[in-house]
Amino acid sequence: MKLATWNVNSVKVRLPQLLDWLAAARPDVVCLQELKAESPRFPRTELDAAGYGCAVNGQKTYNGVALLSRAPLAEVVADIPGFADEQKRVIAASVNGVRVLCVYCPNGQAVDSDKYQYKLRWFAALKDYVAAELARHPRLVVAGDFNVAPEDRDVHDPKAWEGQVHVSEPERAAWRALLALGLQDSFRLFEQPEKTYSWWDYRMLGFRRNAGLRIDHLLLSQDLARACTSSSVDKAPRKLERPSDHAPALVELDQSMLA
DNA sequence: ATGGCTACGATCCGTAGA
Repeated sequence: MKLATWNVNSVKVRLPQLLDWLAAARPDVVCLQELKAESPRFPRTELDAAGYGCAVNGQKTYNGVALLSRAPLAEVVADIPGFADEQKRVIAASVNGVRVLCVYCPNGQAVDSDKYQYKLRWFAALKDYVAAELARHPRLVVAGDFNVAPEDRDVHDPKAWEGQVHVSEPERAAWRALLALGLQDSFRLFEQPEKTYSWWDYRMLGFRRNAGLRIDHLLLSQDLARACTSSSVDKAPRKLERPSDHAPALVELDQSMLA
């Protein structure tokens, strides 16, 4: 079972690249973020033709998340239950006995901003939600754009980023609190190339200089971590004309080890 | 030099992303 997460930065603009990438990578489940489209505008027909069913939590202009799956999506839940929020950042569903939470965590803008306070409140609500989901579903994936670079090795220039949004200590503490519930950062289960990132600034030749951050993650419950055989970032879509600023991240799970 | 792109929805600039 191959699971992926990709912040596409407009599903409308990126649809041709998304379809090409699905055909090339052939993931079983995909978490999408930053659709920037309302649910009725989501390209269900094209994705259905590509062999994917969809669960969509869309929003005009900003945010918006979706789950794609080759197998049926069951028990679809949008948003964080009990957390009042206008912003469409979460959708969850079950696929073949695996619970998948697709998340688009807030950016936070700047550490002295209201949006940063919202980011920390949002992470606290996510933690409670994940704790409840983990109690119900021992096979749990939490995947998406977390907007947190967990460690300095996930940052191209830690000195330049020190104390900034995405790497500040309260954000990293929120990240660690999530993991402390019993989740593993799948990427760190394996030897990885140094300076692997998942996002590069459109400006300043960010991608060409590999001036990036690793902020897109797939977190696995213990049961799933035991069955995980690989975790990687696919930089190929970031090299295309008119790319998303994020690259897809992926994991592979060995079905036989999930028995 | 705190900018530099990109997407969006509104106009011909502002907001947001990270």
